Amino acid sequence: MPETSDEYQRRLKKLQELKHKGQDPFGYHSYQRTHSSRQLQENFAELEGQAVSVAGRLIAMRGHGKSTFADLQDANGTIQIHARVDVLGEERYEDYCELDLGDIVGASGELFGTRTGEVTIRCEEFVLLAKALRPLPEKFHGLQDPELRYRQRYLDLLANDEISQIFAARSRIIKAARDYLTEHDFLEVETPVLQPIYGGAAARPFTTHHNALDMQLYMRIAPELYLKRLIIGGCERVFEIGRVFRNEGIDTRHNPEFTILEVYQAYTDYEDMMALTENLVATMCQTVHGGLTFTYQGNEIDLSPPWQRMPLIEAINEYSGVELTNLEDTEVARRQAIEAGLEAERLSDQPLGYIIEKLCDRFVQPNLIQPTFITDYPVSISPLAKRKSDNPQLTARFEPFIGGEEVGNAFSELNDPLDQRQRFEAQAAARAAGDEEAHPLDDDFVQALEYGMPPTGGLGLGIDRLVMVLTDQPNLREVILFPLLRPVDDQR
RNA sequence: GGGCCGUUAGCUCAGUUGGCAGAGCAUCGGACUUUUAAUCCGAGGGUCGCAGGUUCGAUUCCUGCACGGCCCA
Repeated sequence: MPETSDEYQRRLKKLQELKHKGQDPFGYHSYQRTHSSRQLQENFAELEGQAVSVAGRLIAMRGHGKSTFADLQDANGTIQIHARVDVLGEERYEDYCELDLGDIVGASGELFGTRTGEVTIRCEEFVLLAKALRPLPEKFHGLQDPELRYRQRYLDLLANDEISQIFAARSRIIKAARDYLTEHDFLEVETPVLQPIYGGAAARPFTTHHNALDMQLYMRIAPELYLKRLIIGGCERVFEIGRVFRNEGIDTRHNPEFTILEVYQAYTDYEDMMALTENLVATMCQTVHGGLTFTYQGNEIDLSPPWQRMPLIEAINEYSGVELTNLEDTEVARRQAIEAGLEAERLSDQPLGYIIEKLCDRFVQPNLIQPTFITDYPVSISPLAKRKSDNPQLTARFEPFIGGEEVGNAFSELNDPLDQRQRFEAQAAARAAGDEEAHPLDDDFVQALEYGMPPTGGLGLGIDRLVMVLTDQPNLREVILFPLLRPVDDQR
């Protein structure tokens, strides 16, 4: 709404008149509340007849001449306020009637129940704690426009009750994971977000610059390489929950910054990480659903362990019919993928690993509704994972899928510094061939490995994706408070 | 990157086969001392996303652009 609108100007005038009268609503620094609206609603039997005070946003007014009902909204609910001219007096009652929807108000008085049973405060005193100059979205339909919901999330939270429930669930899910890990003797750590060399995932980074050191820095795409340095340092069990940044497209499953949980445990392998994944996700689910079953986009999902396991090559064979027997013959794989239905032009000049990932994305992933570990990814697309002892072309790696969504990545960590260097060199070659997501060589990390890293299992979980699945949201933006959108000028 | 769809009052949405722009809520004025999507009477509020084109006339048709949504890649 433009500031020239009648409504804005009318409210601005009210504010100025209040200031003239020495009642600047923005002059208050605090307000003493005795109860929240929820406490009043839940404990009415004990509190009836007591003097109470509340504060919140005025979201509805129903005037009846010499008395007025209003609804005040605070963090966890609403409470009705009843103002009467014979209680407040003529002057204060008129002031009360001048309040606008959206104003932040403190009110106090005796708690009573109306004849319809509504818990209500008889308004004996009230104070305007902040003036709302702009009107709120309509109360009945809420705020529907997805663009406005994301751009002005505060209005979404005010107008749509269920939104705050999603973010409360998100908070509980993260707390559940953190509690589980700390109770199992994992050390929570924080590693650099600004990194001179990025790594730990196949992604393009955001680049920035440090002025004093006059050096290029990258926003991390993963904390992995630092957490493994801590394993080398003897920490044995570490985890980090933090934001990572990937300079790629935005869609229903991707936001340029998202929250990752990474866990590393010395003397374990990827099978131990499967068990840890089952336990962690079960704990998260318990805190939201009170059990291990829930619905995601119409599908009943059961997280009871053990989850199904399926080697990637077998899964591709089962769901696409493509039989990848020779993991070195890219041409055969490309021809088979095209026959299976992948677009030929997308696969030309692409390495085998890319073709395998596309086959999985297209044919396998949509079928993985019940929790499933896809295992044994090729070495070429797993530069930080340990080779399988029985097949050096494959790695001891898995990705967990739930509800058709990829929610993580884990493996037995590669701890052979000589092999790691070769893998980095293969990545450098891929980069030279045009793969912008290939890992840069991290000499410092290889040097760390040369001091000896115990065999270690590592796990990364995408928190946003998990929250999306566990709260039955169809879109990642529904579980990120402020998703990235293009800025827009005020023309609209 | 491609396809489809959307953008009309503060919000939620109608609508115009091209001819003065509509509703509900919100707002303003009036009535009303137990309402709760309060009710009743009356009123105001619009660059119809932006820019071009076609036309006597465009919010409507065409083109481009912006932002967003869904699907595909």
